[in-house]
Amino acid sequence: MDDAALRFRARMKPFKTNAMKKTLPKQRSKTKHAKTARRRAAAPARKRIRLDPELRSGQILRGAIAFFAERGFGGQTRELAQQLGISQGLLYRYFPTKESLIEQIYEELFVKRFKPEWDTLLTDRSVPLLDRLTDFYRDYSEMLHDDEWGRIYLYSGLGGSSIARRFATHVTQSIFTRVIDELRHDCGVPGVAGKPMSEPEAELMWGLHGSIFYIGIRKSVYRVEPPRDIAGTVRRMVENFYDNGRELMRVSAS
Amino acid sequence: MDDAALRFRARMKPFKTNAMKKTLPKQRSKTKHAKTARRRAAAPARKRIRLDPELRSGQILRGAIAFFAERGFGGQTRELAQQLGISQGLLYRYFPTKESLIEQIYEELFVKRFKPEWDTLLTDRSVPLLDRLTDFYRDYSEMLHDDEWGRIYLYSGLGGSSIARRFATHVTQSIFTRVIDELRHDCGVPGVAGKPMSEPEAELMWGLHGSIFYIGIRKSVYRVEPPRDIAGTVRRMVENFYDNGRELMRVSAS
DNA sequence: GACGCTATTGATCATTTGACCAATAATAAT
DNA sequence: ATTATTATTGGTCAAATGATCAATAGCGTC
Repeated sequence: MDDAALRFRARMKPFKTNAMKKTLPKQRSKTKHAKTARRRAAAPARKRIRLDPELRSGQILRGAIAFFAERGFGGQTRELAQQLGISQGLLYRYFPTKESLIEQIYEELFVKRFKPEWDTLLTDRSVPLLDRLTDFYRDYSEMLHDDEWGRIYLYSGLGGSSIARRFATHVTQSIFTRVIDELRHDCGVPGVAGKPMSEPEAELMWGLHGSIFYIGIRKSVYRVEPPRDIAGTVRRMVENFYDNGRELMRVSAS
Repeated sequence: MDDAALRFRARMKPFKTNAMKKTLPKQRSKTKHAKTARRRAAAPARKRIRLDPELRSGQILRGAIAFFAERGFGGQTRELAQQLGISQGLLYRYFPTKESLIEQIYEELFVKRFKPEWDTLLTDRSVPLLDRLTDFYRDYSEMLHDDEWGRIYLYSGLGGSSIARRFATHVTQSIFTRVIDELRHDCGVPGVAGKPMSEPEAELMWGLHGSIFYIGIRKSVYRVEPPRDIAGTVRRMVENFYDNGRELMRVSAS
């Protein structure tokens, strides 16, 4: 028992040192009494702002997206709370765990931001295909090139989140199939219903998506100067894709 | 003082519970005596393997690359040590801090794996340009598509490491300039010495790199089926790039 | 203006985690 | 064999980190 007591004493002493390294955490007396007065003297005494729960949870979610996009999901709840100007404990009133907060972020970014109208936009054959493609990718790339979206998409993928994988495959199946079908129709070739998408066709699509998304990676991850004219660059990429695609159709037909 | 003692006791009890959750850490008696026999009985009693420091540090570095590529740099040193089959403390004999270990990883991946001969390969005008480009990108993409390389490149970039940024800009300046210069020469247009690389030219290069790297991202990050024929896909991307590039030169000239 | 509801806070807990160190055991030298 | 050297280990510390909770104070209601 005395050996344990020794360890205890040894442990207690540096605790003070530890605390002093941070931003004046408390400096409190041993007794629990007179704590209010003491606390007000030592701490900055945050002004308490009472918000409607709806507003507060939205504020936290938005703040968390910005915070985790910057720091990764290893970012600490204390720092997030500080950045939001609220206490750390409050986070747990709106989100039972850090993990659940992250789940909400996924929902917000990867589910809610996927627009179903993209599909109808791509299939409106009253508009020339190249125009449809240009319009679609202009809008789509706005999402891809958003700093927060891109970084969290990468963090979630690296972390092995199933939703990132699901998003990636879903995009493949829905958009890729649609575009190739339209491209084939544009070239007078039978659609994907008859002959499924070939690997070169799929890779042509991946190539376009990769080059467009990479603009975002460059900008949001490696902080390398993006093109001054992003829209123009995307347009040119789509045009190249269109040319290469028509050429591929011609070659594949023979 | 008694209040402190209380806290101590309260603190001590769960320690045992905690320990039990892990893989049988110790279960040791209060006295320091008879520890060897006790320890051998309780713990798996790791067989001590003594290695040449050169070998050991290399083993640790290689293991750390695999480990952090999978887990990200938030991965814990204890788990890394376990995966290596060594004690956690040993890591600190070879690398003073976790941070320094990570620095070594950067050195290994982003400095040592950059091949200077790539430049000479690209400029050998006795070989047709398209062949040079195909050869270069076949070799270069081998690095880009390596699971560990790609994931750590992304993690380091997201983490804001300066070396990731430096690597990205260095690639731009050295490879991009070289390729565009060769492409211009191939089209009978004045080189980059006279007229610097234009934004469309740079973006054409970024597009190629993006689409090639994205194959790796797809494979290593999102675990989406990569093309069965990666080399062929890369070749096709280079061919498309070459065609689009020549077209761009033709248009730019007018 | 007192009251009640509940959003908010600061303190605290249990555990995790990077780092450190004294003791130990391979291996080489004698 | 004995000894010297040092690679290796288990244990430990200080700090950090997700989570919990009793106390508190902002805001609407009467």
